[in-house]
Amino acid sequence: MDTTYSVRYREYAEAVWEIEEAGIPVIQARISDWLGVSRASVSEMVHRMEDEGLVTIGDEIRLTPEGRHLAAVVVRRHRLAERFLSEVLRLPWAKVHAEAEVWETMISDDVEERMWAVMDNPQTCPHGNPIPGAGYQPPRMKPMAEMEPGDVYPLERISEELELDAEMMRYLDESNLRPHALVELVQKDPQGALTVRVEGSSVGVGVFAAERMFVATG
Amino acid sequence: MDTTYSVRYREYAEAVWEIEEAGIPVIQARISDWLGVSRASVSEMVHRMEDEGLVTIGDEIRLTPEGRHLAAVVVRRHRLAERFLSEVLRLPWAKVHAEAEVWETMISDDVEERMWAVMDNPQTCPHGNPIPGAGYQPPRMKPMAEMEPGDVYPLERISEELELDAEMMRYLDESNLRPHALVELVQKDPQGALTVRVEGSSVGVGVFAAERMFVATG
DNA sequence: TAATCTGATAAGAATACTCTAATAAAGATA
DNA sequence: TATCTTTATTAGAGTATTCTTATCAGATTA
Repeated sequence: MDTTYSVRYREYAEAVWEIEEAGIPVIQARISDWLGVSRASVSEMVHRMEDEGLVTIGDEIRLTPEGRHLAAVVVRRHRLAERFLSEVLRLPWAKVHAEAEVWETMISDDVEERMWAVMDNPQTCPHGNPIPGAGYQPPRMKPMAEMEPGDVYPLERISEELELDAEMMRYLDESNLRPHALVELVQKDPQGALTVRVEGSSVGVGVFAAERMFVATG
Repeated sequence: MDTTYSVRYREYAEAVWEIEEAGIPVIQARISDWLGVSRASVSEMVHRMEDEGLVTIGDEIRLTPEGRHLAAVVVRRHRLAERFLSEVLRLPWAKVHAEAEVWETMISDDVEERMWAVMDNPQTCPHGNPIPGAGYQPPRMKPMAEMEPGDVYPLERISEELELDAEMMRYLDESNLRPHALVELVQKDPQGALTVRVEGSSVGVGVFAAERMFVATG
Protein backbone atom coordinates (compact mmCIF):
# COMPACT_ATOMS: atom_id res chain seq x y z
CA MET A 1 0.00 0.00 0.00
CA ASP A 2 1.32 3.43 -1.01
CA THR A 3 4.83 2.29 -1.74
CA THR A 4 3.86 3.92 -5.02
CA TYR A 5 4.89 7.29 -3.67
CA SER A 6 8.48 8.14 -2.81
CA VAL A 7 9.56 8.68 0.77
CA ARG A 8 9.81 12.40 0.14
CA TYR A 9 6.26 12.69 -1.19
CA ARG A 10 5.04 10.87 1.89
CA GLU A 11 6.97 13.19 4.18
CA TYR A 12 5.56 16.24 2.44
CA ALA A 13 2.04 14.83 2.75
CA GLU A 14 2.66 14.21 6.44
CA ALA A 15 3.93 17.77 6.90
CA VAL A 16 0.76 19.16 5.34
CA TRP A 17 -1.34 17.03 7.68
CA GLU A 18 0.57 18.13 10.76
CA ILE A 19 0.67 21.82 9.87
CA GLU A 20 -3.08 21.65 9.35
CA GLU A 21 -3.50 19.83 12.64
CA ALA A 22 -1.45 22.53 14.41
CA GLY A 23 -3.91 25.13 13.14
CA ILE A 24 -1.27 26.87 11.00
CA PRO A 25 -2.28 27.99 7.48
CA VAL A 26 -0.81 25.53 5.03
CA ILE A 27 1.24 27.68 2.66
CA GLN A 28 4.52 26.79 0.99
CA ALA A 29 6.56 28.94 3.34
CA ARG A 30 5.25 27.01 6.37
CA ILE A 31 6.09 23.68 4.74
CA SER A 32 9.55 25.05 4.10
CA ASP A 33 9.92 25.92 7.81
CA TRP A 34 8.46 22.61 8.92
CA LEU A 35 10.72 20.44 6.80
CA GLY A 36 13.78 22.68 6.88
CA VAL A 37 14.18 22.86 3.11
CA SER A 38 14.31 25.91 0.86
CA ARG A 39 11.16 27.51 -0.42
CA ALA A 40 12.20 26.83 -3.97
CA SER A 41 12.32 23.11 -3.23
CA VAL A 42 8.88 23.23 -1.68
CA SER A 43 7.52 25.07 -4.71
CA GLU A 44 8.81 22.36 -7.02
CA MET A 45 7.69 19.51 -4.82
CA VAL A 46 4.15 20.74 -4.22
CA HIS A 47 3.72 21.23 -7.95
CA ARG A 48 4.86 17.70 -8.57
CA MET A 49 2.44 16.54 -5.90
CA GLU A 50 -0.31 18.52 -7.60
CA ASP A 51 0.51 16.74 -10.87
CA GLU A 52 0.21 13.44 -9.02
CA GLY A 53 -3.16 14.46 -7.62
CA LEU A 54 -2.03 14.54 -3.99
CA VAL A 55 -2.69 18.21 -3.27
CA THR A 56 -4.40 21.24 -4.73
CA ILE A 57 -2.68 24.62 -4.72
CA GLY A 58 -4.81 27.67 -4.04
CA ASP A 59 -4.74 30.25 -1.30
CA GLU A 60 -3.75 27.32 0.83
CA ILE A 61 -2.41 23.90 0.01
CA ARG A 62 -4.98 21.22 0.49
CA LEU A 63 -4.70 17.45 0.49
CA THR A 64 -6.90 15.68 -2.04
CA PRO A 65 -8.71 12.56 -0.78
CA GLU A 66 -5.82 10.51 -2.15
CA GLY A 67 -3.23 12.79 -0.54
CA ARG A 68 -5.12 12.76 2.72
CA HIS A 69 -5.20 9.01 2.73
CA LEU A 70 -1.46 8.89 2.10
CA ALA A 71 -0.79 11.39 4.89
CA ALA A 72 -3.01 9.45 7.29
CA VAL A 73 -1.01 6.29 6.67
CA VAL A 74 2.27 8.05 7.38
CA VAL A 75 1.01 9.87 10.48
CA ARG A 76 -0.55 6.68 11.75
CA ARG A 77 2.68 4.76 11.36
CA HIS A 78 4.65 7.57 12.94
CA ARG A 79 2.50 7.58 16.07
CA LEU A 80 2.21 3.85 16.22
CA ALA A 81 5.99 3.64 15.99
CA GLU A 82 6.36 6.15 18.81
CA ARG A 83 4.11 4.04 20.92
CA PHE A 84 5.99 0.91 20.04
CA LEU A 85 9.41 2.44 20.65
CA SER A 86 8.28 3.76 23.98
CA GLU A 87 6.19 0.86 25.23
CA VAL A 88 7.79 -2.23 23.74
CA LEU A 89 11.39 -1.15 23.28
CA ARG A 90 11.33 1.19 26.28
CA LEU A 91 13.26 3.90 24.53
CA PRO A 92 13.36 7.16 26.49
CA TRP A 93 10.60 9.60 25.65
CA ALA A 94 12.93 12.28 24.36
CA LYS A 95 14.19 10.00 21.62
CA VAL A 96 11.05 8.43 20.25
CA HIS A 97 9.98 11.26 17.99
CA ALA A 98 13.22 11.38 16.02
CA GLU A 99 13.32 7.59 15.72
CA ALA A 100 9.73 7.47 14.57
CA GLU A 101 10.55 9.92 11.76
CA VAL A 102 12.66 7.11 10.38
CA TRP A 103 10.33 4.27 11.32
CA GLU A 104 7.27 5.83 9.68
CA THR A 105 8.84 5.22 6.29
CA MET A 106 10.18 1.74 6.96
CA ILE A 107 7.04 0.14 8.34
CA SER A 108 5.26 -2.12 5.84
CA ASP A 109 1.62 -3.16 5.88
CA ASP A 110 2.63 -6.46 7.45
CA VAL A 111 4.72 -4.88 10.18
CA GLU A 112 2.07 -2.30 10.93
CA GLU A 113 -0.47 -5.04 11.38
CA ARG A 114 1.82 -6.94 13.75
CA MET A 115 2.50 -3.81 15.76
CA TRP A 116 -1.20 -3.28 16.29
CA ALA A 117 -1.50 -6.83 17.45
CA VAL A 118 1.42 -6.69 19.88
CA MET A 119 0.18 -3.56 21.59
CA ASP A 120 -3.30 -3.19 22.95
CA ASN A 121 -4.82 -1.17 20.10
CA PRO A 122 -3.46 2.19 21.24
CA GLN A 123 -5.45 5.27 20.28
CA THR A 124 -2.79 7.93 20.71
CA CYS A 125 0.97 8.35 20.57
CA PRO A 126 2.82 8.58 23.89
CA HIS A 127 2.35 12.36 23.77
CA GLY A 128 -1.40 12.08 23.39
CA ASN A 129 -1.72 12.81 19.69
CA PRO A 130 -4.40 10.72 17.98
CA ILE A 131 -3.38 7.82 15.81
CA PRO A 132 -5.46 8.29 12.63
CA GLY A 133 -7.84 5.40 12.15
CA ALA A 134 -7.67 4.21 15.76
CA GLY A 135 -11.06 5.66 16.65
CA TYR A 136 -9.85 8.08 19.28
CA GLN A 137 -12.63 10.26 20.70
CA PRO A 138 -10.96 13.41 21.94
CA PRO A 139 -12.32 14.97 25.11
CA ARG A 140 -13.02 18.68 25.26
CA MET A 141 -9.63 20.38 25.53
CA LYS A 142 -7.98 23.73 25.93
CA PRO A 143 -4.38 24.92 25.85
CA MET A 144 -2.65 24.92 29.21
CA ALA A 145 -1.96 28.61 28.53
CA GLU A 146 -5.66 29.31 29.11
CA MET A 147 -5.83 27.77 32.56
CA GLU A 148 -6.50 30.05 35.53
CA PRO A 149 -4.65 29.84 38.86
CA GLY A 150 -6.19 27.10 40.96
CA ASP A 151 -7.49 25.13 37.94
CA VAL A 152 -6.71 21.43 38.00
CA TYR A 153 -7.00 19.36 34.83
CA PRO A 154 -5.44 16.20 33.45
CA LEU A 155 -2.86 16.80 30.73
CA GLU A 156 -4.18 15.26 27.53
CA ARG A 157 -1.88 16.13 24.70
CA ILE A 158 1.50 17.60 23.75
CA SER A 159 1.50 18.87 20.17
CA GLU A 160 3.63 17.42 17.41
CA GLU A 161 5.39 20.77 17.07
CA LEU A 162 6.69 20.51 20.62
CA GLU A 163 7.81 16.94 20.11
CA LEU A 164 10.45 18.17 17.70
CA ASP A 165 12.37 19.63 20.61
CA ALA A 166 14.09 16.69 22.30
CA GLU A 167 15.45 18.85 25.12
CA MET A 168 11.94 20.02 25.94
CA MET A 169 10.65 16.47 25.84
CA ARG A 170 13.31 15.35 28.28
CA TYR A 171 12.36 18.23 30.54
CA LEU A 172 8.67 17.38 30.41
CA ASP A 173 9.35 13.71 31.00
CA GLU A 174 11.56 14.39 34.00
CA SER A 175 8.96 16.78 35.36
CA ASN A 176 6.27 14.10 35.05
CA LEU A 177 4.39 16.29 32.62
CA ARG A 178 2.99 13.39 30.65
CA PRO A 179 -0.50 12.71 29.32
CA HIS A 180 -2.96 11.87 32.14
CA ALA A 181 -0.86 13.68 34.77
CA LEU A 182 -3.01 15.97 36.90
CA VAL A 183 -1.84 19.53 36.47
CA GLU A 184 -2.64 22.43 38.77
CA LEU A 185 -1.93 25.98 37.68
CA VAL A 186 -0.12 27.79 40.47
CA GLN A 187 0.51 31.11 38.78
CA LYS A 188 0.95 32.87 35.49
CA ASP A 189 3.57 35.60 35.09
CA PRO A 190 2.82 38.85 33.20
CA GLN A 191 4.31 37.48 29.99
CA GLY A 192 2.25 34.32 30.25
CA ALA A 193 4.83 31.84 31.59
CA LEU A 194 3.21 29.32 33.91
CA THR A 195 4.11 27.66 37.15
CA VAL A 196 2.25 24.39 37.48
CA ARG A 197 2.16 21.74 40.15
CA VAL A 198 2.35 18.14 39.09
CA GLU A 199 2.93 15.09 41.30
CA GLY A 200 3.88 17.27 44.21
CA SER A 201 6.49 19.47 42.59
CA SER A 202 6.39 22.82 40.86
CA VAL A 203 7.43 23.15 37.26
CA GLY A 204 7.82 26.19 35.01
CA VAL A 205 6.30 26.13 31.53
CA GLY A 206 7.01 28.86 28.94
CA VAL A 207 4.41 30.48 26.71
CA PHE A 208 5.40 28.63 23.56
CA ALA A 209 5.02 25.28 25.30
CA ALA A 210 1.90 26.24 27.23
CA GLU A 211 0.10 27.07 24.00
CA ARG A 212 1.01 23.66 22.62
CA MET A 213 0.04 21.49 25.57
CA PHE A 214 -3.62 20.71 26.07
CA VAL A 215 -5.60 19.77 29.15
CA ALA A 216 -8.87 17.85 29.12
CA THR A 217 -11.76 19.93 30.35
CA GLY A 218 -14.62 17.52 29.76
CA MET B 1 27.84 5.38 14.52
CA ASP B 2 28.40 4.90 10.81
CA THR B 3 25.75 7.32 9.69
CA THR B 4 28.77 8.77 7.99
CA TYR B 5 28.35 6.36 5.11
CA SER B 6 25.37 6.42 2.81
CA VAL B 7 22.82 3.64 2.80
CA ARG B 8 24.16 2.40 -0.50
CA TYR B 9 27.75 2.16 0.70
CA ARG B 10 26.53 0.15 3.65
CA GLU B 11 24.56 -2.19 1.42
CA TYR B 12 27.57 -2.74 -0.80
CA ALA B 13 29.74 -3.45 2.24
CA GLU B 14 27.14 -5.93 3.46
CA ALA B 15 27.06 -7.62 0.05
CA VAL B 16 30.83 -8.09 0.12
CA TRP B 17 30.58 -9.64 3.58
CA GLU B 18 27.83 -12.04 2.57
CA ILE B 19 29.41 -13.08 -0.71
CA GLU B 20 32.60 -13.82 1.20
CA GLU B 21 30.62 -15.74 3.82
CA ALA B 22 28.97 -17.81 1.08
CA GLY B 23 32.41 -18.83 -0.13
CA ILE B 24 32.00 -17.09 -3.49
CA PRO B 25 34.97 -15.13 -4.88
CA VAL B 26 34.28 -11.46 -4.31
CA ILE B 27 34.59 -9.90 -7.75
CA GLN B 28 32.57 -7.05 -9.18
CA ALA B 29 30.45 -9.32 -11.34
CA ARG B 30 29.28 -11.24 -8.24
CA ILE B 31 28.37 -8.04 -6.44
CA SER B 32 26.41 -7.04 -9.51
CA ASP B 33 24.50 -10.34 -9.39
CA TRP B 34 23.99 -10.13 -5.63
CA LEU B 35 22.58 -6.62 -5.63
CA GLY B 36 20.87 -6.76 -9.01
CA VAL B 37 22.56 -3.66 -10.41
CA SER B 38 24.62 -3.26 -13.58
CA ARG B 39 28.31 -4.04 -13.60
CA ALA B 40 29.08 -0.48 -14.59
CA SER B 41 27.42 0.76 -11.42
CA VAL B 42 29.37 -1.70 -9.32
CA SER B 43 32.61 -0.61 -10.95
CA GLU B 44 31.92 3.01 -10.05
CA MET B 45 30.74 2.24 -6.56
CA VAL B 46 33.62 0.00 -5.54
CA HIS B 47 36.06 2.62 -6.77
CA ARG B 48 34.32 5.23 -4.66
CA MET B 49 34.47 2.84 -1.74
CA GLU B 50 38.15 2.34 -2.39
CA ASP B 51 38.63 6.12 -2.28
CA GLU B 52 36.84 6.14 1.06
CA GLY B 53 39.10 3.40 2.36
CA LEU B 54 36.35 0.79 2.74
CA VAL B 55 37.70 -1.80 0.29
CA THR B 56 40.79 -2.65 -1.69
CA ILE B 57 40.52 -3.73 -5.31
CA GLY B 58 42.84 -6.46 -6.50
CA ASP B 59 42.21 -9.92 -7.87
CA GLU B 60 39.37 -9.90 -5.41
CA ILE B 61 37.64 -7.14 -3.54
CA ARG B 62 38.55 -7.09 0.10
CA LEU B 63 37.10 -5.15 2.99
CA THR B 64 39.56 -2.95 4.86
CA PRO B 65 39.31 -3.05 8.68
CA GLU B 66 37.07 0.01 8.47
CA GLY B 67 34.94 -1.54 5.72
CA ARG B 68 34.73 -4.79 7.63
CA HIS B 69 33.55 -2.99 10.71
CA LEU B 70 30.90 -1.19 8.69
CA ALA B 71 29.73 -4.44 7.10
CA ALA B 72 29.62 -6.16 10.48
CA VAL B 73 27.31 -3.47 11.83
CA VAL B 74 24.94 -3.83 8.90
CA VAL B 75 24.93 -7.63 8.95
CA ARG B 76 24.45 -7.61 12.70
CA ARG B 77 21.48 -5.29 12.46
CA HIS B 78 20.03 -7.31 9.62
CA ARG B 79 20.11 -10.54 11.58
CA LEU B 80 19.06 -8.93 14.80
CA ALA B 81 16.12 -7.37 12.97
CA GLU B 82 15.18 -10.75 11.51
CA ARG B 83 15.18 -12.21 14.97
CA PHE B 84 13.14 -9.34 16.31
CA LEU B 85 10.60 -9.46 13.50
CA SER B 86 10.22 -13.16 13.92
CA GLU B 87 10.29 -13.46 17.69
CA VAL B 88 8.80 -10.24 19.00
CA LEU B 89 6.50 -9.22 16.15
CA ARG B 90 5.78 -12.82 15.12
CA LEU B 91 6.04 -12.06 11.44
CA PRO B 92 5.98 -15.21 9.28
CA TRP B 93 9.39 -16.61 8.49
CA ALA B 94 9.10 -16.09 4.75
CA LYS B 95 8.75 -12.35 5.19
CA VAL B 96 11.45 -11.46 7.69
CA HIS B 97 14.39 -11.36 5.31
CA ALA B 98 12.87 -8.75 3.00
CA GLU B 99 11.73 -6.62 5.92
CA ALA B 100 15.15 -6.81 7.55
CA GLU B 101 16.75 -5.52 4.33
CA VAL B 102 14.98 -2.28 5.08
CA TRP B 103 15.49 -2.33 8.84
CA GLU B 104 19.22 -2.99 8.71
CA THR B 105 19.91 0.49 7.37
CA MET B 106 17.42 2.36 9.54
CA ILE B 107 18.13 1.01 13.00
CA SER B 108 20.00 3.45 15.22
CA ASP B 109 22.50 2.63 17.94
CA ASP B 110 19.82 3.28 20.55
CA VAL B 111 17.28 1.01 18.93
CA GLU B 112 19.84 -1.71 18.38
CA GLU B 113 20.73 -1.63 22.03
CA ARG B 114 17.09 -1.85 23.09
CA MET B 115 16.53 -4.77 20.72
CA TRP B 116 19.37 -6.69 22.34
CA ALA B 117 17.87 -6.00 25.72
CA VAL B 118 14.34 -7.07 24.79
CA MET B 119 15.48 -10.37 23.33
CA ASP B 120 17.66 -12.78 25.23
CA ASN B 121 20.99 -11.94 23.57
CA PRO B 122 20.39 -14.05 20.47
CA GLN B 123 23.45 -15.45 18.71
CA THR B 124 21.99 -16.21 15.31
CA CYS B 125 19.23 -15.04 12.99
CA PRO B 126 16.13 -17.26 12.78
CA HIS B 127 17.78 -19.15 9.93
CA GLY B 128 20.85 -19.94 11.98
CA ASN B 129 23.26 -17.41 10.51
CA PRO B 130 25.59 -15.91 13.11
CA ILE B 131 24.98 -12.39 14.34
CA PRO B 132 28.42 -10.73 14.15
CA GLY B 133 29.61 -9.71 17.57
CA ALA B 134 27.23 -11.99 19.46
CA GLY B 135 29.91 -14.56 20.27
CA TYR B 136 28.36 -17.47 18.39
CA GLN B 137 30.52 -20.60 18.46
CA PRO B 138 29.56 -22.56 15.37
CA PRO B 139 29.53 -26.36 15.69
CA ARG B 140 31.19 -28.51 13.06
CA MET B 141 28.91 -28.43 10.03
CA LYS B 142 28.47 -29.85 6.56
CA PRO B 143 26.05 -29.18 3.72
CA MET B 144 22.96 -31.33 3.78
CA ALA B 145 23.95 -32.34 0.24
CA GLU B 146 26.81 -34.36 1.73
CA MET B 147 24.66 -36.48 4.01
CA GLU B 148 24.39 -40.23 3.33
CA PRO B 149 21.14 -42.22 3.47
CA GLY B 150 20.40 -43.08 7.07
CA ASP B 151 22.35 -40.13 8.50
CA VAL B 152 20.49 -38.09 11.12
CA TYR B 153 21.70 -34.61 12.08
CA PRO B 154 20.16 -31.44 13.45
CA LEU B 155 19.72 -28.66 10.90
CA GLU B 156 21.92 -25.77 11.93
CA ARG B 157 21.85 -23.14 9.28
CA ILE B 158 20.15 -21.96 6.10
CA SER B 159 22.40 -19.69 4.07
CA GLU B 160 21.69 -16.05 3.38
CA GLU B 161 21.54 -16.82 -0.34
CA LEU B 162 18.59 -19.13 0.19
CA GLU B 163 16.81 -16.60 2.37
CA LEU B 164 16.38 -14.38 -0.64
CA ASP B 165 13.82 -16.81 -2.01
CA ALA B 166 10.65 -16.18 -0.03
CA GLU B 167 8.82 -19.06 -1.70
CA MET B 168 11.54 -21.44 -0.62
CA MET B 169 11.48 -20.08 2.91
CA ARG B 170 7.75 -20.64 3.14
CA TYR B 171 8.24 -24.17 1.89
CA LEU B 172 10.97 -24.89 4.44
CA ASP B 173 8.92 -23.35 7.24
CA GLU B 174 5.84 -25.38 6.37
CA SER B 175 7.97 -28.50 6.14
CA ASN B 176 9.38 -27.84 9.62
CA LEU B 177 12.84 -27.57 8.12
CA ARG B 178 14.04 -25.02 10.66
CA PRO B 179 17.28 -24.77 12.63
CA HIS B 180 17.49 -27.47 15.34
CA ALA B 181 15.05 -29.76 13.54
CA LEU B 182 16.37 -33.32 13.36
CA VAL B 183 16.82 -34.31 9.75
CA GLU B 184 17.19 -37.85 8.45
CA LEU B 185 18.32 -38.45 4.89
CA VAL B 186 16.03 -41.00 3.28
CA GLN B 187 17.47 -41.04 -0.22
CA LYS B 188 19.40 -39.09 -2.79
CA ASP B 189 18.40 -39.24 -6.45
CA PRO B 190 21.01 -39.52 -9.24
CA GLN B 191 21.06 -35.75 -9.78
CA GLY B 192 21.54 -35.12 -6.08
CA ALA B 193 18.01 -34.14 -5.03
CA LEU B 194 17.29 -35.34 -1.49
CA THR B 195 14.35 -36.85 0.28
CA VAL B 196 14.60 -36.13 3.98
CA ARG B 197 12.43 -37.05 6.92
CA VAL B 198 11.69 -34.35 9.44
CA GLU B 199 9.12 -34.46 12.24
CA GLY B 200 7.55 -37.58 10.80
CA SER B 201 7.02 -36.47 7.23
CA SER B 202 9.06 -36.73 4.06
CA VAL B 203 10.21 -33.63 2.26
CA GLY B 204 12.04 -33.15 -1.04
CA VAL B 205 15.03 -30.81 -1.17
CA GLY B 206 16.69 -29.83 -4.47
CA VAL B 207 20.44 -29.67 -5.06
CA PHE B 208 20.69 -25.89 -4.94
CA ALA B 209 19.01 -25.78 -1.54
CA ALA B 210 20.80 -28.87 -0.18
CA GLU B 211 24.15 -27.24 -0.84
CA ARG B 212 23.06 -24.17 1.10
CA MET B 213 21.61 -25.82 4.18
CA PHE B 214 23.99 -27.06 6.83
CA VAL B 215 23.64 -29.74 9.46
CA ALA B 216 25.63 -29.88 12.69
CA THR B 217 27.97 -32.84 12.80
CA GLY B 218 29.75 -32.12 16.04
C1' DT C 1 3.33 57.02 -2.54
C1' DA C 2 7.33 54.66 -1.71
C1' DA C 3 9.78 51.22 0.91
C1' DT C 4 9.64 46.84 2.90
C1' DC C 5 8.16 42.30 3.88
C1' DT C 6 6.21 37.81 2.60
C1' DG C 7 5.37 34.36 -0.61
C1' DA C 8 5.98 32.05 -5.00
C1' DT C 9 8.55 30.91 -9.07
C1' DA C 10 12.17 30.26 -12.62
C1' DA C 11 16.96 29.37 -14.05
C1' DG C 12 20.95 26.95 -13.45
C1' DA C 13 23.73 23.86 -11.04
C1' DA C 14 25.07 19.99 -7.64
C1' DT C 15 24.68 15.28 -5.62
C1' DA C 16 24.47 10.48 -5.47
C1' DC C 17 23.29 7.27 -7.52
C1' DT C 18 21.56 4.64 -11.77
C1' DC C 19 21.55 3.04 -16.68
C1' DT C 20 23.06 1.56 -21.76
C1' DA C 21 26.51 1.06 -25.15
C1' DA C 22 31.16 0.67 -26.55
C1' DT C 23 35.64 -1.04 -25.78
C1' DA C 24 39.37 -3.75 -24.07
C1' DA C 25 41.74 -7.42 -21.83
C1' DA C 26 42.12 -12.06 -20.11
C1' DG C 27 40.73 -16.93 -20.02
C1' DA C 28 38.49 -20.95 -21.92
C1' DT C 29 37.36 -23.74 -25.80
C1' DA C 30 37.26 -25.66 -30.32
C1' DT D 1 45.01 -19.94 -33.80
C1' DA D 2 40.57 -18.08 -33.85
C1' DT D 3 36.59 -17.39 -31.36
C1' DC D 4 33.69 -17.06 -27.41
C1' DT D 5 32.83 -15.73 -22.71
C1' DT D 6 33.66 -13.26 -18.68
C1' DT D 7 35.13 -9.25 -16.54
C1' DA D 8 36.16 -4.45 -15.92
C1' DT D 9 36.11 0.22 -17.51
C1' DT D 10 34.76 4.62 -19.75
C1' DA D 11 31.61 7.88 -21.86
C1' DG D 12 27.37 9.92 -21.87
C1' DA D 13 22.99 10.38 -20.16
C1' DG D 14 18.86 10.10 -16.87
C1' DT D 15 16.37 10.65 -12.25
C1' DA D 16 14.86 12.65 -8.05
C1' DT D 17 15.83 15.78 -5.12
C1' DT D 18 18.22 19.50 -3.37
C1' DC D 19 20.45 24.17 -3.45
C1' DT D 20 21.42 29.43 -4.49
C1' DT D 21 20.29 33.51 -6.82
C1' DA D 22 17.29 36.47 -9.08
C1' DT D 23 12.84 38.12 -10.07
C1' DC D 24 8.13 39.36 -9.34
C1' DA D 25 3.49 40.05 -7.23
C1' DG D 26 0.76 41.54 -3.26
C1' DA D 27 0.26 43.22 1.36
C1' DT D 28 1.74 46.09 5.00
C1' DT D 29 3.90 49.98 6.88
C1' DA D 30 6.02 54.60 7.07
